Amino acid sequence: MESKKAKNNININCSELLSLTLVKETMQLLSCKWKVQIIAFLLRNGKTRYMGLQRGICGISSRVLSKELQELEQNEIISRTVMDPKLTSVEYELTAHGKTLEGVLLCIANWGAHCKDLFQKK
Amino acid sequence: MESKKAKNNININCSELLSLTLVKETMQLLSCKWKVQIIAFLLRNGKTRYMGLQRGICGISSRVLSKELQELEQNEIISRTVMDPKLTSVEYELTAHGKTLEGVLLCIANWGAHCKDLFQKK
DNA sequence: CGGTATCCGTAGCGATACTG
DNA sequence: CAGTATCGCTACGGATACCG
Repeated sequence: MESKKAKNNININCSELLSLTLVKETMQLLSCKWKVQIIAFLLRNGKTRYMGLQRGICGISSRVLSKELQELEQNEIISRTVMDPKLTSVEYELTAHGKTLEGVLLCIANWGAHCKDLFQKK
Repeated sequence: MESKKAKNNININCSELLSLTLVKETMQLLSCKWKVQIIAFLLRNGKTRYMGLQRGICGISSRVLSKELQELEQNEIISRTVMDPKLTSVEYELTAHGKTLEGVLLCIANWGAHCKDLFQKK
C-alpha cells in the first residue's frame, strides 16, 4: 500500500519480517474472543458435541460458537464429524495439528503466570 | 488422566481454570491490532522515538499508536522516557519484563512456520 | 516533535427467534 | 440437537485537524 520510508536508520531483514508475519497470522487465528477457550476446552475434554461446548464454555452464544468453530475447522485446527445424519449429533475435536497448539498456549500461560508474580510483588 | 463429566455439567479443576485465565489475559494484552508489531519492532531496534515507531510500523495512525503505547506502558511492557522537557523527544523501549515476551513471540512464530509448512505440503 | 480531540464507518459480539 | 437468521449495539480503528 504505502511506500516504505525506511530511508532512515530502520532496517528490517527478511527473516525478521517473515517471523513477524508469522506472529501476526498466528495471533489472528487465535485472537477472537472465544477461540482459545474452545481450544483449551477440547485439549482438556477431547471430543465434544456442540451443546457440550456451549455448556462448557460459559457465556458463548450459539451464533458465535458456530462461527468460531467454522473458522477453526477451516484452519484445520479442529475437525467436525457428523455422527448422526439427521444432525442430532455432531462431534468436534482437535486435529493432530490443533493439538500442537498446546505448547503455544502453555508458553503463553507461563508468561502470564510470571507476569502476575511480578505485579503481586509490588 | 481422569476427567469428571457430570450428566449436564462439566467440571474443570482449579489449576486448569487458572491457566486458562492466564492464557486469556495474556492474549488480551497482545491481541490489539498493532501491539505485537510494536513489541517486535522494539525487540529488533531497541529504544525508539515516537516518530520512529510510526515510520517503522507501516500504516499505524498517530491516535492508535499513542493509545497502544499507553496500554503497553501501563502493563509495564515498555517504558516511556521524556528526553526533552519540551516534548520534542520521547523514547520508548521494552522493559526487562517486556523483553521476556520474545520467547513467547518466538514460540508463536514457530508454530506459525510449522503451520505454513503443513499447508504447503498439500 | 509528540501527542489529543473529534468524527465516523465498520467489524464483532450478544440476544433472541427460528428451522431441519 | 445443531445450527442460521435477524437485529441492535458498541468498541475498535482510521483519517484528519489541531495543540503545546
